[in-house]
Amino acid sequence: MPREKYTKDQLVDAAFEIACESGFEQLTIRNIAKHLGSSIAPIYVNFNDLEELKEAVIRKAVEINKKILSEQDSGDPFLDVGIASVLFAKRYPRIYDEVVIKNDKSYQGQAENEKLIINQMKKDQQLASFSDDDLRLLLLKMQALQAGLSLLARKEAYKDMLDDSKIIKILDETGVDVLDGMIRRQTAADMAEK
Amino acid sequence: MPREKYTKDQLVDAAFEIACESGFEQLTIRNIAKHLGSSIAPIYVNFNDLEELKEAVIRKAVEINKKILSEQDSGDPFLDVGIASVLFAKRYPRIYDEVVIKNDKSYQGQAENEKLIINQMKKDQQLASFSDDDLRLLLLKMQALQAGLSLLARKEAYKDMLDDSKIIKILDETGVDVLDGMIRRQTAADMAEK
DNA sequence: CTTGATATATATCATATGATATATATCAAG
DNA sequence: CTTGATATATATCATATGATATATATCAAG
Repeated sequence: MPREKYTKDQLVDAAFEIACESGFEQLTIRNIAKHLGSSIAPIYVNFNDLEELKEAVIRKAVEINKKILSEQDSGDPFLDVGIASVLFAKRYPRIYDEVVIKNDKSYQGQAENEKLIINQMKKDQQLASFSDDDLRLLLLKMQALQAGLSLLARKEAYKDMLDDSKIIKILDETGVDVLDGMIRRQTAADMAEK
Repeated sequence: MPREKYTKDQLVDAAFEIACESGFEQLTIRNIAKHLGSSIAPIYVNFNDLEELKEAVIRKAVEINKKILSEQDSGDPFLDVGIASVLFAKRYPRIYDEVVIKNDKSYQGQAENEKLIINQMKKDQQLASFSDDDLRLLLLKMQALQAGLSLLARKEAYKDMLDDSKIIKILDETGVDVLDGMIRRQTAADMAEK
C-alpha cells in the first residue's frame, strides 16, 4: 500500500462536520477536501461518487440517533423515542433538517410501521379500551407533538428555553394530557350513549 | 412601450408554481423562463436579480397564508392561527419548507412577538391564574403542536389521514387537553402547598 | 533492486447557473 | 416617417460543481 490513506471514517467525519456547521448543501467535493486538508482524490478512492458519501453521512446520523435513544430511560419506550428525536434535533439541527424534513423516503413502509406501533400500544392496559382508529389518532397527536418540539428545539431562538430536562418534561406532560383528554372524551361519549 | 410585457405578477406566479411543484431549489432563471415561455430577459427587466424574485414569491406565500387565516372562524383567534398554518403546510408543502423551516429570520423580533402574545393571553379569563412562565410554557406547547401537525400534514403519507376538518379537530382537542393539564397540575400544586 | 499496485495531487472537462452585453422588434411622441 | 425608449431574445462570460485522466509518490512482493 502507498504511504497513508484517508479512511472512509475520516471522510464521513469531515463531511458530517461540514453538514453540522454549514448544512448539507455545503457538502461539495472541494469543501470536503479542504476540510480534510487533502485533494479531492480520497473521496473517489473511498466512494464511487459524492452521493455515496452523503448516504454514509446520513447513516452516521441514524447511528447517533440510536445512541441517544439507548441513553434514554424514562420508563416509557414511546416517550424515550420522542425524547431522543427532540434531543437529536436540538444537537444536530442542520442534520435533522436533511434527515427528517427532506427525507420523504421515511414514509416507505410507514403503513406497516404504524401497524406495529398500534399493536404495541394494545399491550398497554391503559389503552385497552381504545379502538384502532382511536389509537391511530392518539399516535398521530403524539407524533405531532414530538415533531413540533423537534422543530422548535432546532431553532436558535428556543435553544436556551429548551434544555434537555425541559424537553423531557414537556413531552411527558403533554403526552399525559393528550391521553387523559382522549380517555375523558371516550367516557363522556359512553355516558351520552346510555 | 414595446409590444407586450411580462408583468411582475406573471413572473411571480410562474416562479410560485415551480416552487410548489418542484421546490425552491428549482427556481433558476432558465426554469422560470421556460415555464413562462420566454427568454430570461423579462426576469431582469422586472427584478434586479433572482433573489428579488424569490423574495416576491415568499411575499406571495405570506399573503396566501393571511388569506387562509382570514377564512378561519373557530371562535378562538389562537386556534385560527394554528389551523391556518397547518392548512397552508398541507396545501403548499414545498413552500412551507422554504418559508417556515429554512427561514431563521422569523426569530428576529421573536422575543417581542412572544410578549405580545403573552399579553393577549392574559386577557383570557381562563388563563388569569397563570404566571408569565406558565403562560410561556403553555404557548410553547401550543406552538409545538401546531408546528408538528404542519410537519405531518405536509407529508404525502398523512395527506389522506389529515383532511381539513380532522386538522381542526385535532388542534382543538389537543389544545383543550394541554390547557386542562396545566390547570390540573396547578391546582394539584396549590393543594400540595397547603 | 525491480515491479506492480494504489493513494494522492493536479489539470482538465462537461455542465449548470446567475448575470450581462448586444441586437432586434415594437410602440409612442414629435 | 423619424427617433428614442424599452421589452425581449440571444450570445456570451464567470463561476461553481461533479467527475475523470494523468502524473507522482509510496510501499509490498518477489
